[in-house]
Amino acid sequence: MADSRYWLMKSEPAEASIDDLAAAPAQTLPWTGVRNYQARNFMRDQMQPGDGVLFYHSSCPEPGVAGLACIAGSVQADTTQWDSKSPYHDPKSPPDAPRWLQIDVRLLCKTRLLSLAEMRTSPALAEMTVLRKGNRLSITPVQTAEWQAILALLGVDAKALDRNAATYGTPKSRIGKTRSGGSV
DNA sequence: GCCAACGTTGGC
DNA sequence: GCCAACGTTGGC
Repeated sequence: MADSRYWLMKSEPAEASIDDLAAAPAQTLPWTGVRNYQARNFMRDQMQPGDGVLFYHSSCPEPGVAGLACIAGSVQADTTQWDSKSPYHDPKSPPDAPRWLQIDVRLLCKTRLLSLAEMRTSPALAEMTVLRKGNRLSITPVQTAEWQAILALLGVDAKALDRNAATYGTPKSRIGKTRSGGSV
């Protein structure tokens, strides 16, 4: 199966909300604090600059998709793992072989909140990984059709968004290459 | 606050 | 390598 070009990334808004992303320099934040190997491996092995991101608010009164973003850089060592003051401090992570990774995420647009409850009512989203019972992964792949269905629910123009994503963070080597699922 | 689901740890 | 105990996630 081809790697996903779309992702859902969970963030607790009390820690990093869509508004925090909008207020950040270049509307970009390093995605730190991932401490799950499966989620880390998605970053390490599959994520590429320009990939679409559903910015999801979790562990809050209104969980759901709060905005759209894109991967805006390449993966690197998560700086919080060696920070003894960080809640994500991992003293067992060897400095010469970092256990945990981070990647830059840039805002594309804030949207209305597409609530988890509304997502569950959409037949097009019935198979979404994040909706599966017991799912706890903070990063999950999103199918192209699911991405498109969510943009439709949010009333976001996919073509305009794609141009925006291509403007930022897409290395020259990828420009002109066919992305999985083609142009949306 | 409850609890289901799942990942990690550590004894053996 | 098994697996019970424990910790965490995250919706409700």
